[in-house]
Amino acid sequence: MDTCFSCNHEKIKEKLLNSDSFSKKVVNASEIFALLGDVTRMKIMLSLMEGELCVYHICEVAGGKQSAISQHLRKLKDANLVKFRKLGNQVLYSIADEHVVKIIMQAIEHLDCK
Amino acid sequence: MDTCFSCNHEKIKEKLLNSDSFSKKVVNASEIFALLGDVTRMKIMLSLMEGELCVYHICEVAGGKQSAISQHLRKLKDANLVKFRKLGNQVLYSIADEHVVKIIMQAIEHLDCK
DNA sequence: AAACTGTATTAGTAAACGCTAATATAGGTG
DNA sequence: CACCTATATTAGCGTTTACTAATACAGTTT
Repeated sequence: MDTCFSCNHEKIKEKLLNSDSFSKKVVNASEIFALLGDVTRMKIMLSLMEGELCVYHICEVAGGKQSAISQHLRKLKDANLVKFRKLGNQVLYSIADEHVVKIIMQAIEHLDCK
Repeated sequence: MDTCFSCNHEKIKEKLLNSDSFSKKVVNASEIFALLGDVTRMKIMLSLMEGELCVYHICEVAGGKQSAISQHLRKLKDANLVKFRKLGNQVLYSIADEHVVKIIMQAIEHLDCK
């Protein structure tokens, strides 16, 4: 019912639904969260937050077959969370977005407090 | 190969793999990120960040059938991201974890900068 | 050039996920 | 008590997701 006086929904609806940027923000944010919502990708990000790593060692730290890791890296790269440089045979990955580092740090810190 | 001198993997492996709390942190953090990685749940959280809402109005703001919203709310509740109080017929939901608010705010803010 | 190493891509598969529709539960009201 | 409203739960379904195995590609070495 719209005759609910228990919550101030009118104000909230107005603020959120009439906001141009609302949907975009939601979609963008949840895309990043979805990427970080996978344990393996989270391990990859935390590994790279310690420094640049080649694929082989990302596999070791994150645990997983090379193929799977490569697919995760591609998703992270497509979302610009990660960048790479080629060095001869190998590909060195590193963090591309310091924003995401902050988000991850915030999550880790807060989970510590619990 | 383990003979890769291009990345300082030894230090990183030691730090991450020998850390007791590493796996737990990763799992906990990615569980929360996975919850926020769904657009509908993200909308629910952002709605509740504006104030307490009953299910009916959460449906309006987040968009979606009541059944679907209810299922999302249960997941958020199970993860202690959200709490509720019953008021007669209806159930009023609100944010249970201010940590998550900070994480979400950080994401939203940083996406703004781009 | 041939063989090898490191990484990326592809196809296939099983599991997880989010949705819908139907039903159940609980409180409110006549 | 019967009915209505608000929310929760369940079963079924289609889609998405992450994995494995196989293969392709690129650079290196002999």
